[in-house]
Amino acid sequence: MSEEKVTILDVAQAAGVSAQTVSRVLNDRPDVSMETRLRVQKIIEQMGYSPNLFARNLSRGRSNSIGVIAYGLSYFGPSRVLIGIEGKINELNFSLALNLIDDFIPSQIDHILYELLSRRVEGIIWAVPAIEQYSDWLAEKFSKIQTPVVYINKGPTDSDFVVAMDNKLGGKLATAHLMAQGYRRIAIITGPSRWWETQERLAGWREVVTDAGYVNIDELIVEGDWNAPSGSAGLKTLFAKDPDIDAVFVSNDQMALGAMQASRELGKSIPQDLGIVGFDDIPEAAYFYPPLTTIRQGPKVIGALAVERISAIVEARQTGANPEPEILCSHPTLVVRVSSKRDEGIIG
Amino acid sequence: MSEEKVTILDVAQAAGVSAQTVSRVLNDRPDVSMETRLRVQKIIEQMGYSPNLFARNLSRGRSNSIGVIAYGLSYFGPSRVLIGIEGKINELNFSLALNLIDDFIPSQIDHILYELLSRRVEGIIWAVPAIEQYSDWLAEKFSKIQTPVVYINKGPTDSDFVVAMDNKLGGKLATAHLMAQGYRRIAIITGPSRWWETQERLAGWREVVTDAGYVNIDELIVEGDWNAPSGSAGLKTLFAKDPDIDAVFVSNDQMALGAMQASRELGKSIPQDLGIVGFDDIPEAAYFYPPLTTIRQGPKVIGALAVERISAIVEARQTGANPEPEILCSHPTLVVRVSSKRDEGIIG
DNA sequence: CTGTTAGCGCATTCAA
DNA sequence: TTGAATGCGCTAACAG
Repeated sequence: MSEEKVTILDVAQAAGVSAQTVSRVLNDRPDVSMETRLRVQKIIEQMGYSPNLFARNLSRGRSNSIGVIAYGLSYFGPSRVLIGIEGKINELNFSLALNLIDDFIPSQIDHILYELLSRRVEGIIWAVPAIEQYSDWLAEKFSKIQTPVVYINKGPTDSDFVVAMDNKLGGKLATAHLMAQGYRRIAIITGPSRWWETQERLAGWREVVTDAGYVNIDELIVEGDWNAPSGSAGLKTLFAKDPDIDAVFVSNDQMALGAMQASRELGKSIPQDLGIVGFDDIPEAAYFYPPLTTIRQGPKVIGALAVERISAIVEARQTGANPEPEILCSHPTLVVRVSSKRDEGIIG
Repeated sequence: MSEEKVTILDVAQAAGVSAQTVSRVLNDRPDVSMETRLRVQKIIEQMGYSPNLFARNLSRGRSNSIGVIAYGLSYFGPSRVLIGIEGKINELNFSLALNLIDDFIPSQIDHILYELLSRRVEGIIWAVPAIEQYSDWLAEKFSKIQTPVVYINKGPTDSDFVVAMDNKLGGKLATAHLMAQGYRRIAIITGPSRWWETQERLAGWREVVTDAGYVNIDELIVEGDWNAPSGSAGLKTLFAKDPDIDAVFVSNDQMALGAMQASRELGKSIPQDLGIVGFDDIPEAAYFYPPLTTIRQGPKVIGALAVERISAIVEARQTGANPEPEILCSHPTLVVRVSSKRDEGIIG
């Protein structure tokens, strides 16, 4: 516990210099003679010295770290976002204070925020799916602190920094594609209704089908929970409500997988009897049976962008500036595979 | 940048007490009168004070944090391990210093280790797939520091703490199951050969087929890279080498998905013409076509166990004890679905 | 129950 | 190019 407390002073004594000189070597300052520099470095090596970050941060008055509050690693999008965040944080030589939450429990959030503030993080990235119910509560919390906050995949407001994917566009792309393929009654299986992503993808779908003159839209909507079983159940529910459905936009690939299985059970061939488009383009989607048409987003890029944003804000503030809130938006693309190609379908 | 530097002293003055008393309140010490405690707490609230963790850690001589070096979040097992780690770290009120690596680049590892030591982490969890090539290098590194290290999913040695899943048993379960189903020529698609998991699963398979009197074993082995495309390619390679193959143990579910697609292209029905067993039991496996028989592991538990181990070691050392290295092993189970049930197969 | 004194290990002034 | 003093914010060890 206590035998390895080599401090900067120990090194200094061993090297026959002052602590400050060692400090200079440590921080690659120019004002040290090459000779002493080398000698000190050698001693550092020998003694296995490593600077105490707490002391350093305390003294410097900086933490050089960014706090991230994220929602699980189980889902595709969120986990890729995190990969992007981690990578960029590393690249910019920040360090990461990571907090994962499963649910929005205010007391838990409070606790995490307290921790983050204690660590003096220089920015906070909020990568939890927007739960409208709590957004005011959260905004209020954040308004009390001076630490900059960047939201990921949240509805735009004019007082926040947001990095988001254009989920509505994704919904439009998916639905319009199905329509272009000649499908006439296009339903949707959404994610949990409280997610912002869910609302946006639904809005995209709604716009396209409304423009096409659909009526009784509500019976074409069913809610899932992002997981395969709910996709399976969802498709069955849809057909029970409206047997004329001939296509479905499923709001993520896992649920699309479930829907595919259900469609098999219902004796519907994909893409002949039923067109399907998913969302996310998980690596497995190309190997589904049949290969799944889906919407590809760039969640990794979004994570990286969020970190860059924070970094820029921090820098700006150091020069006294106060950056204006802004929205960064990334655009999804359509990846066409078999599950939606009515004419070329290979499965009978 | 500087207007919100509320310190413990500011609070103390505002409350008309000494800094020490505020510190006591902060740390829930019993030796404060209820009256002053409440008063101080109120002031803390009002001033929006939060203790500086760097100062606290510096003073206490403890970091209360655990360093984790992990391999990506993209793969199922590793990401779940991480979930387990994070959860348990939180539960034990430690904080997490996370480092993700994509490759084993010694200089990068060096850098990370340096960081971790600077943060004075109380333990290190090494959750990177064992690359034998570097294991000596790494052992040498770790031998120089006094911080306890726990390895995840690494071959046992008698000088290390290891938490691992019994991958060999998994391989045996999968292969024996196929054999029991009446398949006669069981091949294997492995992961990258340098992974410890790969070697173990392969060893399990090898033991079972050898016991069954297989000859020319090598032509039944093909190496993949954990991803679906390599599973697809792998199956084709196998059949090119030996057309009599009637079953394959695929070392993870993603590759199994690829193999399923290839089998369709080859005109082989699953499970009649070809039995398949995967590994991992990812949530989607039950929705593959056909549903995939697979090996379920408990990666989350493994992560949690590793943290508990670290915590126990730290505690033990505080009392002067020096815990003996040990291996914790978790057992996988077989999950039988359609892809391996020759007699009851539903797909023609 | 409360206050005083003295560091924790480092970096930032200044001098020299 | 180097060293000496000083303080970062907090807690531990004593007093009282």
